[in-house]
Amino acid sequence: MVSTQEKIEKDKFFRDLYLLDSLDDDSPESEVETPIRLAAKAKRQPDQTLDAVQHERAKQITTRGKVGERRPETVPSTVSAVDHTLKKAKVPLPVDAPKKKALPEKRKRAPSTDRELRRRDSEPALTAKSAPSRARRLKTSPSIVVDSAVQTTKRSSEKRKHVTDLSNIKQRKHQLGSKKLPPVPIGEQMLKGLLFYFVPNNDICQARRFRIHKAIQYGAAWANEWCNGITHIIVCDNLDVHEASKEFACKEIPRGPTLVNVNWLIECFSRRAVCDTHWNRFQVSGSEALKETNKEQQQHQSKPLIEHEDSIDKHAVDEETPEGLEANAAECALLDAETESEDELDNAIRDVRSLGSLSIDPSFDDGAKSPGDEPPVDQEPAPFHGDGKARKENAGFMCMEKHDGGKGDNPNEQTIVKLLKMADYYSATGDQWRTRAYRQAVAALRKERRLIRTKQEALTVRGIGDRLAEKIQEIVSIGKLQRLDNAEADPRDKILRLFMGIYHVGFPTASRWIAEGHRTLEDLYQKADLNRNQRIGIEHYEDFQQRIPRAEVAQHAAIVKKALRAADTEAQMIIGGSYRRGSADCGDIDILIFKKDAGLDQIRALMMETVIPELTAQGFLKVALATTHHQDSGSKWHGASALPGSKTWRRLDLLFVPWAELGAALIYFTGNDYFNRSLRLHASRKQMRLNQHGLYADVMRGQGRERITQGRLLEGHDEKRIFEILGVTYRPPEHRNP
DNA sequence: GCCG
DNA sequence: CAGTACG
DNA sequence: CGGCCGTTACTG
Repeated sequence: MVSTQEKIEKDKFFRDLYLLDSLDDDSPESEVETPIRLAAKAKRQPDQTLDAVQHERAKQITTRGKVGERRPETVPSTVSAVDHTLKKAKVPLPVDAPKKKALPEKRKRAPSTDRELRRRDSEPALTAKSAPSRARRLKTSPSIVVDSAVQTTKRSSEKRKHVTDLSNIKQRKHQLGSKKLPPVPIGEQMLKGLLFYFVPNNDICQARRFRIHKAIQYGAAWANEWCNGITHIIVCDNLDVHEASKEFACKEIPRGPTLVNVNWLIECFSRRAVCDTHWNRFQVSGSEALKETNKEQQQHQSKPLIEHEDSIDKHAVDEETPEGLEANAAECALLDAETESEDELDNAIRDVRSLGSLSIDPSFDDGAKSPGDEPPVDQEPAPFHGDGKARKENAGFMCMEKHDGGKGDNPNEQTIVKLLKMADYYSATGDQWRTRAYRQAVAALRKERRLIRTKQEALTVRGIGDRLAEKIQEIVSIGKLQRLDNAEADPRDKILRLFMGIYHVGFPTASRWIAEGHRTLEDLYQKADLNRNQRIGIEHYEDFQQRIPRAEVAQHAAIVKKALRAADTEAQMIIGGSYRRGSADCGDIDILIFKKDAGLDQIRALMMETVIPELTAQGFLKVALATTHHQDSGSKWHGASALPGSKTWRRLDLLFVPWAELGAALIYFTGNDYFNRSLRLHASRKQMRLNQHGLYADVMRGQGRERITQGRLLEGHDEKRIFEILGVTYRPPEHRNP
């Protein structure tokens, strides 16, 4: 009840916000915009523009018609004045609002300390025509239109249905290829010549279908039935040897072909190369039992980032791994090596040439898959799953568990996708806590191997409470979530997301702008008062919104590396962020800069006085967005870079790291964010604190959480030691993807 | 949103 | 200081 | 009901 009321209140708040502010904003500017120009734009602007801009989160707007039918009521006269004004500005009011005249005070209160300006759920508050028509008008500047390939996606549930055999797959491949998948260049058909047999050998499961499809894209062939010439038997569903053998007529797994689990295929995709099949993590459980020894160690060290086999060996030599990190030295070496040396640079360049234009994994975004987020985990070889007791101990600390983002056949995939969309929606709503809850619920679901059907089943999962349980049941039973449909059809969110997509624009600013009557990026650019960063953010909206192919990240890094080495032959760097976690594409480029035994001052001086000026002069660095201005403080440089000859700016973050803090900095800069938060929360529960500088103990906190004592530094340099002290099993970067 |  | 950003 | 990462770092 309370919550309902609360929602109503919020709702009211929002309506009032729009209405009142629109009134307030009844300034001349509202009418400045020439209708003619706008009209013209509206015409040539497909109404997908907005979607395009938010490609990542917004998915397609499913049912507008439905929403459209509501609230045909006429707007109160008080509003019509506003409406009129806005119409002149070609900016329809995003409100229905029978009760416009509402509390201005509430406006200040509702956002509260926490800017938790969440809006009520439903409230389709739009008139039938306003939604679509507005969407059309809400066009942004032409430059913002995202290539259609990105947004076409989704809507694959139907297509999938037809993918039942090779020919159909080919057909679909063709369809998709023509529509959204840039054909994989011949040179990139890394799986060419391979013939796969899956266990089970069908594409009933969504995830498996997806992989089969993808494997074919990369040149592999799928054997519908057992035949000669099969090169690999790929076991899915985390079946063990025994279970897998049942799938064969002879009840025995044929000897010839290489036997691997599906993780191998997944990694081939993400590495864009045929991975060595001998690693333990690729073995089908049961077969690996034989060589049980050293399993743990191998698990970690056997996860080198096999980007391109040929580059690994060559560059491991040029390693400059800090001695303090022997534990994962190999890994660091490889990571570092990836950007090392001229050879590597060449490789990077070559890779970019061949891969650069290939939008990475468009299929990942395909329908049931979630945007940007990795598909559900399915099969952890981990045996400790069913009991739910082990989890109890570390309740809520996902940092305790392995999350490799395994692209598994998770029965809850459909649910996960919907919930993720909801999370995105709430994120664009400014409600960080709800967003967090949804994401954590998804993380929990990803670890479930059984399909969660009912509310009761859902409730047994930690991280899922009453409300989410109901939603899950709704999703499973009727295949959709009404709330989500409503949300996605809400134009206010579209604008909100659009604005929040600008660099250095958060929810408060975006809301304010909307309240001020701005509806397009052009509005903002011309009329809103923007700071420097925001202006740049708008100018390069599309650039910054785009994902960066892994290979290009390496190339940017290679350029930085070169300049860095030129300035100081002993300086080192590691690419962090999602790159270090093994992603096929990244949102930005994160690089840690450090040097053996060097302090922050030394690193900063080196970078700020030599490297960055050099790279800027070179034309590689385009602009600094957030970086220290004082010569004697600061630890980072945020800005943008572009490859020679490329017009696309990429967000580049450099972190200056003192030698003593390398481990903590690595953890921080590797992420992902939820992993870090989980780790930090875990630390605080153990009377410690973790930040990018180190792990501290004996933290005394006064009233509130005010910290009295700095605490004593426990560890800062050794990444693995930090895990150890925290009592968390070390997890390589690839497994930090909650 | 969930959890204690 | 609030806002934004970083993982 | 309050906490949910960081006394994180940078901007204006």
